[in-house]
Amino acid sequence: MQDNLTLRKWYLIEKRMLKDIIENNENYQPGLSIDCVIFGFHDNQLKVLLIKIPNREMWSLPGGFIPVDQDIDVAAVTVLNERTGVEGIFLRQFATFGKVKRNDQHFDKKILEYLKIEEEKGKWLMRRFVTIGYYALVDFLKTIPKPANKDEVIEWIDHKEVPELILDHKEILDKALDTLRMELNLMPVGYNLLPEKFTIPELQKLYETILDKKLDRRNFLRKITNIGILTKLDEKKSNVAHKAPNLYTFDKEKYDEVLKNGLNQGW
Amino acid sequence: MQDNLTLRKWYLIEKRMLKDIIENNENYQPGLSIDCVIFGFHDNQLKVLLIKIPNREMWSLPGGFIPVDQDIDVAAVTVLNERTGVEGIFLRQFATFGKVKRNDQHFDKKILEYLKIEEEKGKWLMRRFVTIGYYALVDFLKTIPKPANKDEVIEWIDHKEVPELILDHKEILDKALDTLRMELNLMPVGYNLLPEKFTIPELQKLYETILDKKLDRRNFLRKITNIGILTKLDEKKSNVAHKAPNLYTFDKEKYDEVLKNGLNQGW
DNA sequence: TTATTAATGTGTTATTATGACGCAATGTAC
DNA sequence: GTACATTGCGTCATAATAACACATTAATAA
Repeated sequence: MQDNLTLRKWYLIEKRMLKDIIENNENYQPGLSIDCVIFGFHDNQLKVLLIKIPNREMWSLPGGFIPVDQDIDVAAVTVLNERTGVEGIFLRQFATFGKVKRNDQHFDKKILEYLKIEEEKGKWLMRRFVTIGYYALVDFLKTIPKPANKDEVIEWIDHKEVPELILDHKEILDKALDTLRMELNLMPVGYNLLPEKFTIPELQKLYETILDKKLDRRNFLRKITNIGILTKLDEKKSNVAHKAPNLYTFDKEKYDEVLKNGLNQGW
Repeated sequence: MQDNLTLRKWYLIEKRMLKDIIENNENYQPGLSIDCVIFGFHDNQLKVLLIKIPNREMWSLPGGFIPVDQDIDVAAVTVLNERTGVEGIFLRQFATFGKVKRNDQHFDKKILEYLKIEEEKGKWLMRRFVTIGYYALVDFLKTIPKPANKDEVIEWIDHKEVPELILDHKEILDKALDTLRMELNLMPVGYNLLPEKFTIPELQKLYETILDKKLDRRNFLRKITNIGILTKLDEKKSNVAHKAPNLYTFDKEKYDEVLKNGLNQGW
């Protein structure tokens, strides 16, 4: 357990970069970090992009620090790109986490020794950190994570089988999923999570997976088509068991319009 | 204009306290602040609690800094209490603002001289700040703001007549209102904003004011009563022009239940 | 080859929610 | 009393929702 504490915020960043940041810490916002929750969808599973801490059984969200001359929204994109190679996606800020307890106060000198950083400079990392959470929905197939170095392991992990995460990352992930579930009622979802051509049952599985509940096939079809964001193709999915389902695409123009105006305005 | 820049983050806090914080800045989270958007309702107007910068025509949201040993949610409550005397209210975090441009980089030495703070220590305030936004709905009549000292002016201001605010506070206020409008579709609102006993037209005015649009009287009544959070009293409002409207109270138990479960779950 | 099976596609019905109104009742001002 | 603004209660057509029936399709097992 002490070993886990030892690592503290090391997870945040690749070793070489971490050393660099600590030694030039005047260029970064102190005590403030960013963590990203990246959702993908594959094999009827909602996946989350996680980074494994070298040689440990602990995983973490991809995160990093904020250059003093970068907007936080920009920094979030930068951070994600540096950690995972993922680029060009829209990150949405959903919450900021700032419990005192989320920081354990036992950052070990061993790490600083290992990184050959003098204690004075290492203090930068030892202080209390507040973290800003961002999430995104990405195309699983187009998003191939690239580890920053050979020691790092980045993987898509089924959100139902997420292993133990460091610090409060589980809480951050859960909050991101809660936010996503809320958004589902306010805007269409799927454009980034499904391939170009998809079937209604696939789209329904996505909704069911996110909401973690079963929906009625027929009612779902009616509701989703009534939104007017789908284009039915004259093409069926091939190589499937049973009846071949029809293929659809999103009508991007209408999709964006609904994204902008929202689904149901309530009052 | 230069004069406004001069003030920079002074607004955040009362003069004596500011000096105290700067001189003991190791006890505060650097580069991170909290700003509160406090909504009240009175005279059919949505009011916002604002603080006037001494001798200036610039106003600001009540804000402050985060002690390193306080959770941010706790710090928000503390900050609000210190600035306004308001206590015991539920603050909801809604967004974090971190554009680089939100900080002007011209904090003037004059302020530091005025506060008799050495330049080295004053640098703490000169760095880039990210701010976490919180908002709350409070009972206008029970919430009487108390300035921290005689130089400070704190006032309830109609949100339609908000004057120029410092930095990006207008943006923060707008975002808070947007969030409130969203929440209106997800949960009941009014418990903290209306007096113990109120009329349906009053409640409707509240909704109309927040949403900034007219609602149909009759449909509103039906919809709001169907939620099941209102108790009709055997009592009418007195001293009113025209027909005396009936009085209602919130059924707190059911209100809280709906708060917890949400209004309409969509899918 | 045919029957079976497990999906998909399409439709029906009852119920409920919504939006747009009509009209009587009430209390104040004149 | 009369005019008037506002409240209380109700109607009606339409839309949205939930629950369910049945035909269609394509792979597979007999």
